[in-house]
Amino acid sequence: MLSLKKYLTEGLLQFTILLSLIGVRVDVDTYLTSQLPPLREIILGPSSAYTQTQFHNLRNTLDGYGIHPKSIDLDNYFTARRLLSQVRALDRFQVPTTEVNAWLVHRDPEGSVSGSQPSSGLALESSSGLQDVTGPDNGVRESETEQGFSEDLEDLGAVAPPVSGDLTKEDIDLIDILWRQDIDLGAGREIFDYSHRQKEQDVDKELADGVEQEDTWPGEGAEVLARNLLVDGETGESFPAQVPGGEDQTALSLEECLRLLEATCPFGENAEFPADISSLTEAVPSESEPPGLQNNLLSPLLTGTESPFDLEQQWQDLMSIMEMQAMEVNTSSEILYNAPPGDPLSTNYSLAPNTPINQNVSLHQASLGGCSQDFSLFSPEVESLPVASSSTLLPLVPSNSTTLNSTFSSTNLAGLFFPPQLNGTANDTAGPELPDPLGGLLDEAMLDEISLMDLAIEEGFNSVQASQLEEEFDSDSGLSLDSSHSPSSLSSSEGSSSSSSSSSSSSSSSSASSSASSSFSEEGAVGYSSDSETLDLEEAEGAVGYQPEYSKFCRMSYQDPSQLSCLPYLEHVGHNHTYNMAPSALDSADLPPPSSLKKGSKEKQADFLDKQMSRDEHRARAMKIPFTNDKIINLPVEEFNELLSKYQLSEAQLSLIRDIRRRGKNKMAAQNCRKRKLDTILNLERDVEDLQRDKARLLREKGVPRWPYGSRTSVFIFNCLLLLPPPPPHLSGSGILFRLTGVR
DNA sequence: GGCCACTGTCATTTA
DNA sequence: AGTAAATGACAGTGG
Repeated sequence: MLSLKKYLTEGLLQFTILLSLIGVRVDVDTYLTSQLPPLREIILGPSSAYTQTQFHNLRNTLDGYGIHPKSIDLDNYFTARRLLSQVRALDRFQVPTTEVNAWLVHRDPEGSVSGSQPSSGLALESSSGLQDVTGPDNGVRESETEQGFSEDLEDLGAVAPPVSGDLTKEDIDLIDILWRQDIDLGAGREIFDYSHRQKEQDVDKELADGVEQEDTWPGEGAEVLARNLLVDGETGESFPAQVPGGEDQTALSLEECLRLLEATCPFGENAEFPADISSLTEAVPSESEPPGLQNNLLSPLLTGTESPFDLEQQWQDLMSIMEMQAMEVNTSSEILYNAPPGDPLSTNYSLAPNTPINQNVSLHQASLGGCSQDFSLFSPEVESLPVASSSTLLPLVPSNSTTLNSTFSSTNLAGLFFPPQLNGTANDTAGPELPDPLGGLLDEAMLDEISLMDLAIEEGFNSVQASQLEEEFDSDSGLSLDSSHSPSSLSSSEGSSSSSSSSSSSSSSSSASSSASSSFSEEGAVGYSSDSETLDLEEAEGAVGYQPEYSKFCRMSYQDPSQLSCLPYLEHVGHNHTYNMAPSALDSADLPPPSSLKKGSKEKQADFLDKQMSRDEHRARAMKIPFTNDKIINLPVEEFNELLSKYQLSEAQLSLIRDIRRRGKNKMAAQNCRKRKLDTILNLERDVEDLQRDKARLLREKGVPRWPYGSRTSVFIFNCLLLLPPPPPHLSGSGILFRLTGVR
């Protein structure tokens, strides 16, 4: 069980340190609203904020779920308070060396980490401990903090080894342990995976229900979590009642989140983020905001008019947006790489398709690479710059952080927020093989569902290319049934003289080997190649060789193989639609009988082909019909009658021939009918998708206001969103799109 | 043996 | 009226 003390100690302490280092003044009280998730909840754990904004986070990284009020360790708590007092001393820059080294690696080249925000500073203090944050009386110290911090940082070149000050060895050890936990554990997914942690613990039976609920989706609404919030008697702090997470993991999670915040909050001189976070919320357009009730940080991501309680509906809408085919998703994901550079959002948050989840995002690395340099990308200058030109602003590994390089592994939070093209050139050809920086935030299913193509299409994606891709994928389906695409639809192929050799190589070779089909192919036959005639089936007196299925599916596979040739990934696709003809039969039809073939094998082959014949063919052969079923079926009426007149046929033969003709035509008609049905279904499906796309576009245009703030603020809020729990399973997959939609 | 997809066939309607 | 096409329904077949 987590102890509240440790929770507060490790979580709030680090966050406080973080903010103090950043120079951001945080007036937490302003966020303690009843409706909106307060900042402290973001810091401390779940509340209504979590449920209202249902984003994927770092697997409940910031879960206060691990805290149980009955498990408070008072000793640790007092230790926490003592440490907090040390936090207050941070503005005097007395921070343990290890901490500062880890957090302050990169600085904004323009030296705008915090010095340009004179009003920004950390006000996270409380006489009682942690929860009370007073605002006005901290201004002096804030300025001191930020100035000294900024200057020192600049002098130190992004590494600011502070003086350990008067911290006791125990404190230093504690802090060091915290860091080592992060580092040693590698911030692996299991650390942040709530379910994983849950397995490692003996959860109270009484809490089991709540735990399970949270496991699926931590709270469906504000009320759900509100019920789970308890108030600490001493501090008055609200905290979750459930304690599913281990204390170490919670500490790490908080630490990760705090570092994430830190990494995204350089707040340079041009940073749009208000110095006082409360001012941010005030600046956020909120039409329905009642007096005294402030929006939370996340509210700007929502529509200005919608309350956070409409999030469920928003998720539903988003899900409707995302019900796209995987094909489209792939296309869209690819498109995003080509997003116009003018859109920092789509540029920065574009996703590589098919990227596996990377939950193992080490925020140490974020601190290293993503602190200020990386996030200078989001400075206003960079926003206006093309993506390619921003590459120089993204040195992922600071040159003077070798000591940290040894600690931090390959993945970098900078990469988390910056697609590959941002780290180098604006690679328009960035394909799925590129590492997905944001993939770590996404489920694969999410990637499948995200209809980012909507954005891309609206922003200049070539619709022709899209349609082309669609067609290509369609062709791969083996049944490209859209008759409009078919150059040789059955109706037209009726008059086609060479339809029997239309598509597949096997069919062409087969028809070439067919001497019978050539005779009436000029007469409008649809290509019933009588393979049997080339296979020494003289005993079948002409009424054999009817291979309707073969020719039929050859015609149905109207796709031009050359179309596939332009798609390397489809080259291997062999379109053999002669599936109702045994491959061996095709082979036997294509290849001349081997000389070594004996009489027995020949008879075998004849028997096999005999089995391949249709019933009408058998009947025709039995009735000794002097011409093939192909002719019977496909000849025009006049020619058919003329043909009948040439022979002296019995009444039974004539009846059979007419039946064969009728059935044969009906069979083709049935095939056409089914094909049309399928076409209709596919077209309807496509229409539905189009409508969904339109709906998504309209929703974006209507419901999501343009983000009025700068990219740095967006990044900050974006990262705050990362701290939120994932959406419920039935809404899984919409988180990142929502971010993309909201944070522009 | 049941299920399912595919196919052929029949009956009927429509052009 | 004859023909072809379309289509629903049913049955056979094979996986």
